Amino acid sequence: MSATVPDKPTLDGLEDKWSKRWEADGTYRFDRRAPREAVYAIDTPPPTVSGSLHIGHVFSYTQTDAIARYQRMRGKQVWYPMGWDDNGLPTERRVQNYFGVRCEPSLPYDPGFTPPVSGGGLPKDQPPLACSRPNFVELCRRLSAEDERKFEQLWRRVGLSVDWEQTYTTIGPESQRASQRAFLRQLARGEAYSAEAPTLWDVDFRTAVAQAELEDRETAGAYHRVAFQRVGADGEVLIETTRPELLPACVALVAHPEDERYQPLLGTTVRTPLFGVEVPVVAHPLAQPDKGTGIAMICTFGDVTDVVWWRELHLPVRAIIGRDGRLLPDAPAGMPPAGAEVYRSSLAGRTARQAQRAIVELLAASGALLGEPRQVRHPVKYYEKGDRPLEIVSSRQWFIRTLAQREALLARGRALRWHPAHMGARYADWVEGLNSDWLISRQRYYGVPFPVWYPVSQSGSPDYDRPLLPAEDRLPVDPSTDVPDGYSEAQRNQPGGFSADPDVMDTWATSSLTPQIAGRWEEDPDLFARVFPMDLRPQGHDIIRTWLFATVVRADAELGTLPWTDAAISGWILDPDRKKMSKSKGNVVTPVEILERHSTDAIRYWACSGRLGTDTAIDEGQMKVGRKLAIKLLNASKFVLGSVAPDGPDDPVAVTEAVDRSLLASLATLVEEATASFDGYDYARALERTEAWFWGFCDDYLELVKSRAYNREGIFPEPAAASARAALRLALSVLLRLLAPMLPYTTEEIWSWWNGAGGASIHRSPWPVTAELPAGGTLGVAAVAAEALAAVRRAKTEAGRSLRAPVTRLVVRDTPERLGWLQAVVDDLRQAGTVETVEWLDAGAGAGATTGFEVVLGDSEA
RNA sequence: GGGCGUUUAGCUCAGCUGGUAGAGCGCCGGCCUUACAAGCCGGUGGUCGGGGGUUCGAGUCCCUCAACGCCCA
Repeated sequence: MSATVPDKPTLDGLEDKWSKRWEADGTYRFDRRAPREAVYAIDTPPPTVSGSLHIGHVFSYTQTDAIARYQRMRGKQVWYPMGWDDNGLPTERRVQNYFGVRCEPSLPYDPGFTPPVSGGGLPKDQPPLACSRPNFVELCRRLSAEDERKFEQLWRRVGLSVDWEQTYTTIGPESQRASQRAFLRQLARGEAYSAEAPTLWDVDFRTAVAQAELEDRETAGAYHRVAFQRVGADGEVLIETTRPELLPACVALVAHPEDERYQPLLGTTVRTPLFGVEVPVVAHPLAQPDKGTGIAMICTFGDVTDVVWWRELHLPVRAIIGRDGRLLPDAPAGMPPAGAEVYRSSLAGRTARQAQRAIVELLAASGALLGEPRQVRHPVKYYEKGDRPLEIVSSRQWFIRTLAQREALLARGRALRWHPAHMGARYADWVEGLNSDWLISRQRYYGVPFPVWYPVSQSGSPDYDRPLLPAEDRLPVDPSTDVPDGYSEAQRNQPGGFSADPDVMDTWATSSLTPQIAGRWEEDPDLFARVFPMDLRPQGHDIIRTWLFATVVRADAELGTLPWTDAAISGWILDPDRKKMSKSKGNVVTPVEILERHSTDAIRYWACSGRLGTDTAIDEGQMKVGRKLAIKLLNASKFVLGSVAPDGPDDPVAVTEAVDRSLLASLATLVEEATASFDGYDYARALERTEAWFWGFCDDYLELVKSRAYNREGIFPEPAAASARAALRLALSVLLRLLAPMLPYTTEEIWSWWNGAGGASIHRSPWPVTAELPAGGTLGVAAVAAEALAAVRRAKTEAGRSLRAPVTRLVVRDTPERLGWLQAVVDDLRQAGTVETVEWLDAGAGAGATTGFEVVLGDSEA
């Protein structure tokens, strides 16, 4: 078939043209008839749709797409769905601002509810309008759906070869069903449980927070030195604390068992200042002798160490902090009346901060505070999205067991193939450091509800030990509107009736099931068997402890396997000053403008230059290089297909000239290298090698054989000309396919010149193999020819002459072998370098032989 | 405090199992060469973070120190 090449090839408009065409042709549709071994399944990260995608998303998703395209060309049916992660706090926050509302779960659903604003801008003096939970969820869905459309448009522009018929949302009915089913199964097996337990609590969001969502922040505080009176003995015990407001919650003092200073005190009791509560002095190895005075007070609960002490030393509970972060109205049980009065009059109802000021004054006045508080900066635990330090409150929460399977989870981590390998250490560190089971309940609204009700006793209290559970065929259920079997809606929250579990699941409790959700676990067993366990989990290294870990936990529990065989961990995007991009820094670069400025393939080139696990700075210079590469590819292809070799045959047998065979031999080496690199998830190496080969192809080989390929004056025998043309077409075909995963638009455009407008997509064409190329070429021929050509060009450039200036005499001094190679290509060389005569000097075969080129230029044009 | 990673030309980065330092960008100079002037050709440029060791030979292996980044306490 004769190629049709445009006069002026351009990158402009390729995105629109080809993304429409791919959609119309179903180029990336998954063929579910493929058996498992012919499937390559990707567990694509569902981006959080609240907010916007930034260039970092484009970066990492493009890398995954390059792998997907490679596998597709290798003949795999690529299972490449796209999900949207829309539940959770970020969406709730956004909806509150966007519509000017707040969720009030006690309100009934209002079918005609209209939010006060749409798009933000609620006047400052106007409070947000309260709405029911179902109304609130409706608004969340409305906004998420808009975001999903925008995201899909961007992904199509980026050229992700996603099967857009396979999308899911983490809040959709299918996800809810999978989530609830998985939860009920784990509950039945005893792997999920609810418990009243000390829980890290964000007082602003009013929700429990999991270990994985914590972060330490350096925070200003002060050590207060406080004296406790001994009971039954004279003297006092000095402790230091950064949280004196927790004094009424004190349950013991603790010292290290081997700390000789305090051994005499162990087993005795002391009395708390101000409140007069008698507490024991106990020993525990977690007490730090070198911190403060070496003896600390244990409270309910100042930090996670307090929880450990409370549990291991069997101490009582004296809770004083409520879920709103304020001190409870009543003093803890067991406090003497005088102490309780101090509590009620000075502390009850205050925030932790206010209470601290009050108590410091009282302590100072009583003489129990010694010296001035000592200012320090110390790490304090925060919710990663929160603004105030976490409190620890006791509450009923749902957990999934992880501690009991620690060894099994570590083994799963070792079995997973990590790219790069060292990322496996992050996972192992995390699993080894786990100190609590996975807390999955959140006291929020927009999420998957727990499919649980509780019977309500005649006295009106829920019986948490006998939950009412729906049959699996009822899923998904919303217990706040659905009714358990055997009950009627009228019995909701009534004595003798039932009440709904009020919580929703943590985002990760759903996202940890993305392989199951996308693969239609238990909904479509045939499909599931073809795609699960999946091949690849691509994701960032910051969410190894959350998403990756949680996904491993769920697949291990339910399916007894790893959810995928390989994990590709991408690096982060840094701004040009190598700072991590974040919205708060205001250095986020939006992808659309940058895509428009440089073209999609240019951005993809940049993204594919970044190796897995390596942080990469935004580098528009690199994008310009990508753009140049794409344009060069268009032009070189125009030369081959438009000027010298518009017609086949593309037959290796026609390649008879030594230099042509030499070129294709080097191309065969490249094919092997690129294939091996891709198989090792090193798309960046494949790109780098292919690009380098391509520039050499253009600069040297193309220039060298140009005259012979044209053969306008007929000075070459026709078979020699045909050899060049066949070699050019073969090389171009292989090269385009090697670059197709990274530059899908440019390569598809050129492929269409070749194969006609109705031809097959390059993205469904077979990945190149060396068998397509003639065997037995000698690598040295093209290499030595390139050297000779470079010598000629150098001489002309140094003389300031045109590259068309004639060379009257070229003297080649080299080894017999290299002389032989060069003689095989001398006709091409003479044409390309405008060389009149060539002289050959044998430099001998020894290593010390003096070799080189002497170039004599003719006179300047007279 | 523990772990992981990074440190190579002005900048961004390659250098796989040890064998005489590479690319692109930048910079300087030159060239209308019938694929490409948004191009082409050529040149400039590095005691491979410091120190020590193994080896005939170390950017590459080992030890140690330092800086930076991330993760976990």
